[in-house]
Amino acid sequence: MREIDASNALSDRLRPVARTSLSEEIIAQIMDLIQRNVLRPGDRLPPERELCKRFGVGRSSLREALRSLSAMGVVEGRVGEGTFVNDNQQFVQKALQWGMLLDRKMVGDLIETRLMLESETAFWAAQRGDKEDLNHVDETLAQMKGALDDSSLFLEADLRFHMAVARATHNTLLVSLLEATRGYLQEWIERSLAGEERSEERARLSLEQHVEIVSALRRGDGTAARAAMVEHLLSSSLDLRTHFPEG
Amino acid sequence: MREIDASNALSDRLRPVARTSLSEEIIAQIMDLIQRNVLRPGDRLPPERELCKRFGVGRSSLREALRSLSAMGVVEGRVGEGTFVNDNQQFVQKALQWGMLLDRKMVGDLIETRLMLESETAFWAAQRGDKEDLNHVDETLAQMKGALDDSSLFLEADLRFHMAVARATHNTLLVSLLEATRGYLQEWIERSLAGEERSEERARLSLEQHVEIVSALRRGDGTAARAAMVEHLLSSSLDLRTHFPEG
DNA sequence: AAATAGCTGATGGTCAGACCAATTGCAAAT
DNA sequence: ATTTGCAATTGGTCTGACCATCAGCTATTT
Repeated sequence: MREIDASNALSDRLRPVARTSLSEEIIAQIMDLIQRNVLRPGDRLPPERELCKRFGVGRSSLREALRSLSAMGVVEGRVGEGTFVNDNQQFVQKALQWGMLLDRKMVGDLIETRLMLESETAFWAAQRGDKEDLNHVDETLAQMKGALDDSSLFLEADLRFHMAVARATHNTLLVSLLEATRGYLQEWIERSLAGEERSEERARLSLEQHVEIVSALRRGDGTAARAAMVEHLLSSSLDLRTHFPEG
Repeated sequence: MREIDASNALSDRLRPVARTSLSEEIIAQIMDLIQRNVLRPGDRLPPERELCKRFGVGRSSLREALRSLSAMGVVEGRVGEGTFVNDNQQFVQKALQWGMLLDRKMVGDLIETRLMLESETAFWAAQRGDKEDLNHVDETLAQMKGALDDSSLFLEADLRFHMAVARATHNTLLVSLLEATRGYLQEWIERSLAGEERSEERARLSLEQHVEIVSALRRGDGTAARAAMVEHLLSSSLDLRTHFPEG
């Protein structure tokens, strides 16, 4: 009898057959529907019991699929109402959120990675941002100016500023990554800076730096925008490190 | 009778009660165990039927939790064997994988984002990489040299090179992100370059560029490393774009 | 007429028990 | 010593049931 062993060339072509579970199949199908815009954000899925018939599976398998999608933030189930497709696709967010929970050291890595991403973000925003994008950035700048005396509000506007810049790159992945990182850091930043003296002074300095960034963006000067962003991030992270000596 | 309406100060303190499902509770608990290193990668969880008793829940709830963790890549169930904690924490990978499935445009964004990340990666690898890290990089370089005539093998070694550089930064988040992006692009790159003429010539050029990067890393010259990496990535992505005109 | 209370059906969340298929480990047979 | 075959374990799936919640309708009260 002809044997098939490791030395046989055939064995290299013998890949393990794809043994995908029912739930994974269902996940893929629903994902596909969302991708092709058949299911749009806010839409309600058919009731579970009906989906069971349509997919030809038991309720367990279907629910395991829906639960997975729910854990990833794709859909959301509401008792008595139904299951709905979420508006914001927050995969990356969710993933980082869980990952962060797993690995505390990641906070340091996060700050560092954000610096990398945001500096280049500024560059591309200057290159690609259109008038509307820049107007949005300006709006957030105005919000910051109006919140100089409220550090919490100021930080929120600050966050919106950076997000507006990210959106100006027209790179959705970048936006997701920054939302994830900054969103996670936000709470921690707020706590670190609470009850801080000279908060208004610091806000004023921060505002100046943001103005500098916007100016570079308006000129379409990517290099200057990047430099201004780096300076801003370094200065503010330095501010944070004084509260978090282990960095 | 005293009413409670919107104008009552009390109403501000009435927050919606947290209604977390059983599976989410279980997910959080297992995540916590992994985070605290009680459950280590490769470990086998107790059988489902036993976990049910321990958690005091039905099997549905438990399985929905495990399925979610499985979809996120935290654990992996094998019929007849058990459920195991995955070695590599591939949250980001999985997330991007799903996200990519949702948004085809993301491929372009991915290439762009990778450029941002990898250029800075080279910089930090030069700054922080120790001797051992650089030796690993050298190993992959040798593998590339030995695979000049096999484009598939060459690409694999190429991937390992970039990962080794990433690990030299000692930033785990960065490693995850690059693994996710590059891993996803790999298959597509391979397809694009298959049956290409002058593949050996291109490999030789690519190798030169990699040598340049290593040289800068060895000198600890972050700026030069970044520059070399950018040149390499731009040149190779240009190569790709000829196969993918819509970029 | 308007506001309120109560009912009903639909729906997601959970449970219990059953069966299937894959895997492992051991014992029997060769 | 190797192979074969059986039994137990385990994840995967199905079914039917019950609960809590919510939306919408109806009947009651004001």
